[in-house]
Amino acid sequence: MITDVYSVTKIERGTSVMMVSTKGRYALTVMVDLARKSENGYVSLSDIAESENLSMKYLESIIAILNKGGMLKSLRGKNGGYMLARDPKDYTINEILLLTEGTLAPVNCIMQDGVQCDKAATCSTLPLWAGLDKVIDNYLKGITLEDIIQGNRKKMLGEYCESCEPAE
Amino acid sequence: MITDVYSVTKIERGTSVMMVSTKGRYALTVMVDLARKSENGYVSLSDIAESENLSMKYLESIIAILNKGGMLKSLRGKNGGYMLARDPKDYTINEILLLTEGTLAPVNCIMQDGVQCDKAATCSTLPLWAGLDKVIDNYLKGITLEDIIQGNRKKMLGEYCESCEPAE
DNA sequence: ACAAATCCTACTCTCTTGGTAGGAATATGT
DNA sequence: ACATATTCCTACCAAGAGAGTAGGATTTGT
Repeated sequence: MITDVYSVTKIERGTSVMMVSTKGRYALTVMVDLARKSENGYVSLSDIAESENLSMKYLESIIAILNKGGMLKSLRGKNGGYMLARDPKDYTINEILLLTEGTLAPVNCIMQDGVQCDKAATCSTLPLWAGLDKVIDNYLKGITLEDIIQGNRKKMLGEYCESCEPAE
Repeated sequence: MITDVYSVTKIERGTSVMMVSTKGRYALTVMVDLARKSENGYVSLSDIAESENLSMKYLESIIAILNKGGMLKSLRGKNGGYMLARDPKDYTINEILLLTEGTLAPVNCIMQDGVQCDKAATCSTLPLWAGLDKVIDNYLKGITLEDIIQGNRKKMLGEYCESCEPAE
């Protein structure tokens, strides 16, 4: 009488695969906003929150990540704020999301630094996940902040862009 | 003195973007297992759980989804079990994951049935998410269950497949 | 009848997400 | 010097989903 023989001991935790949460999405929004405004000097948190209509306090925690990750320059005190550390074209979307999300792998059997699973050698679905991961990675590495502020739909939507003239 | 003026009322819930959780991953594993064994007739849950070393009870809930979604045929009682309803080549990975995960969109501002966000018209990051969604969708629709059981690395890994002979 | 299966409903537990609160440190204009 | 505007930092909290369990009812083959 086998009932719970197959019970699994190690419980996989929820961090299975969050791909892009509000954190990453807001982070990107912030970066875009800063890319547009950085020329005029430092931009304050309240300014960004107002433009994007997001909670200041929550945004603060997200900007902190970006800032610590070296994506921004900051200045305290009156007239202080944040600005991009580099040129918009030198940020890939991949690195922005990677910083805020931790990982973008579609499943937790794929880590940034390769594969981490003891069944990897015999796992027949692994190539699928690896392939998916590559496809995502590749796409996000190919788009920069500049592409977004320029509204480069062709690059972002590719063949799916209906407003773009057809490629030859 | 503005402090919480920018507070956001509607709180976005965690369902932001789960991409592929254990549910979807196990579901795929089950489908692969069945694809391999279905020729011999119905395969029992305990058989699958044993082969794949997963909890029977949890697997049960996942198979229920697959079954209700019309992906499987089932037979109760002794010698009963499950088998694929169709030929392995007639299942795309996309539909399997869609059934179990609900959505595969990388962000919750993209829904299956198009876009659902009031800021969509002015949102500069939307094309990015839409493009990412398309890329993922496209990839997963291009792979079938058969590809997995055949170990078609070339199709799954594409240019990233190191063991494949280089494409001309 | 009995055993081996699927089916069904409900429950639990833990972690992450999505925030909030309050204050300390710092820079600027007057 | 001082008030003010800003970043920085450390906690804290509520809700919900993910991951899995429990227990039984029903069905079928022998």
